[in-house]
Amino acid sequence: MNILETVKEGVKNAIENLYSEKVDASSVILNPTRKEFEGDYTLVVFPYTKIGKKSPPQIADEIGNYLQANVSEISDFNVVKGFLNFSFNDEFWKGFLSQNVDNQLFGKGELTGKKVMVEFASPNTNKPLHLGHIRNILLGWSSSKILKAAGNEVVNVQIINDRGIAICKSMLAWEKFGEGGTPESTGKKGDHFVGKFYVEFESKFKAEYTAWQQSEEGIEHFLSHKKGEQTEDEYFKKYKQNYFNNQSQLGKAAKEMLLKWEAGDEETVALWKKMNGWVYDGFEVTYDSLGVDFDKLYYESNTYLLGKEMIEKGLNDKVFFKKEDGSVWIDLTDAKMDEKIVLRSDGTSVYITQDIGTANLRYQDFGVEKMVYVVADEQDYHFKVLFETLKRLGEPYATDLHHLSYGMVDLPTGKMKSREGTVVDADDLIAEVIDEVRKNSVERGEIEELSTEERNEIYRRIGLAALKFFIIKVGPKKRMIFDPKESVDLQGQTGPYVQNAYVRIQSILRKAATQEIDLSKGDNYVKIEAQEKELLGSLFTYPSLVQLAAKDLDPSSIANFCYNLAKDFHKFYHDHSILKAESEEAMAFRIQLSKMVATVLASGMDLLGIEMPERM
RNA sequence: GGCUUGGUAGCUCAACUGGAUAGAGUACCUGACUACGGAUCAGGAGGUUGCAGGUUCGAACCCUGCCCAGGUCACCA
Repeated sequence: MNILETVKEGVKNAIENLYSEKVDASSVILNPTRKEFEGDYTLVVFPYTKIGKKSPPQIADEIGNYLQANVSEISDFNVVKGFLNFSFNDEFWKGFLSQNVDNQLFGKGELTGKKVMVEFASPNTNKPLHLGHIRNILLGWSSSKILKAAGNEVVNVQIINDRGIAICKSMLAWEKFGEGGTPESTGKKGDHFVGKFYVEFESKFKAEYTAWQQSEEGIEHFLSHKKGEQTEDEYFKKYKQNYFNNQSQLGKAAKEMLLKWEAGDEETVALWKKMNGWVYDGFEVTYDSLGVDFDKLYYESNTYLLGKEMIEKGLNDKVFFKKEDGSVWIDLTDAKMDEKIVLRSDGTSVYITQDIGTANLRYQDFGVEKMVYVVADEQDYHFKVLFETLKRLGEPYATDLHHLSYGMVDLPTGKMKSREGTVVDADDLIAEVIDEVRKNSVERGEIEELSTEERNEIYRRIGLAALKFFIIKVGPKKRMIFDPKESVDLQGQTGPYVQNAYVRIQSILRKAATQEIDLSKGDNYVKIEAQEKELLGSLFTYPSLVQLAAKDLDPSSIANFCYNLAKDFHKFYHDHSILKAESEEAMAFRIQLSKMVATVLASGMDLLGIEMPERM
């Protein structure tokens, strides 16, 4: 049994013995003692004042005495107001360390036998990945790692939006202005190459629209359609979509292309395949540099017709109802949502139809019992509706559906807008942060004797650590402001700071390996010091933190843990000598302690998708 | 307007899910190595946790009302 369980059981027994009242051991709450007080864990006794009918300090004292007498690991306690702080003895902590120091699986949960799917990334194929995708990908990837560490079997998937009007715009622009160029012939990365044509289409469309606005026809249109005091700018901004759909030559051409694609026109489909292929090649490079991969890709071109049969079945089961015009709806008003259409009056699918079908398909493919969708918070309502609908359809996985909703990424200058060219490109950003590390490292001159290849690998790891940590340390739900200048910071609360703690330890361990040191002497170390205890206490909480992070789908808690552990180590390292410790026992103990800190740091950072360098 | 998410030091973020004197980083001052790596450590200054009530031994956290910001309320995806 876990020591904390033992203590809780002890508290339960104490209350039974002292006050003849029954409490549930699982209801007992223990918190790590705050740094400014003496002790390892704290029991807040206020909840028991009613049961004990005595003052809080009296009760704390009585429970403390009982625990000290009956739980052998507890060596000491003190009472501050209603707070009972108790300490475990050194034997317990030394045992904890020696048992786990070489356990590479420390922190990993027992296998649950549960299969979980995580969907993330899910880009459109008309333009390259940007900063928003990076947040999505990092959240998805680390959630997946955390779920796996918590003992689940995990399947990573994404759904690629490879169809629709957007890609047709790129295709059309390439046909018109591409002059037969390819990524190879131009030396451009595939997704950027295709994205360029998307932008070109948009700018040509804008030119066409502006010209129309200034034409006699446009002016007349404005005068006869404007509402009230509406200015030209306001009116034409709103009318843009209408113009695209009904009047634009370019819009007409793009829509014709979409119709041809839907009809399966050979030439169109071939072009579509070719251009999407370029994009996928480009995406692959970006995923690779971020260090992520997927078990299966779903394509909307294959799934967009799914779900209709389930609507039929749901109609029979009265989950859905049909309106007079033939459209099919679900009524969620009793769940405080609205009615929602699931099938158009002409019998075709809408967005949610496809998602219903895809969820079912994934269940058939993998038998997953739990699904996590990593999607921006603008789709919160959509997923509420989707999950409720799947529940009512009686889908077997419907009780364990989660939307990992995250806030948008803003720049210090405001929102990212592709139209205004303020989007931060993923590939550029990665290259930039690595380059910054390179410059910094050259100045430092610490690793110049290594080969170019080795150095580049180190730069890559540090740069990505800086970028990833910077993004992951913020709680997912929070809308975050991304300052490119701060993202390349290598000091303070950063990925490289954590890496540096690890590197320092590796350096010590390398040096220690050249000496003959009897590590077993650490067991005879006499008095564990406060800072050592703090490190042990943090290490001790790691496994439960992994479980909590998995339950809450919150990688930021792991990032903050890693930072705090690294911080405690840096301080310990500064204040205590390890290889020149005052005794052989102290040296052996501290080497073991440092080693375990390094292992846990590497493990925690791995859950964030961050690799550790051995030197830096 | 309904629903929803957020509002904490100048700035970027924490706070173990209701616990002790609300913590870090950054920016600004000041200090610390003839080394187990200074990508480090220590100190100073910086707060009415958006506002007002309430609940209780105790509230940044729960309840009510209001203010500010984002999102969403399509037979778009």
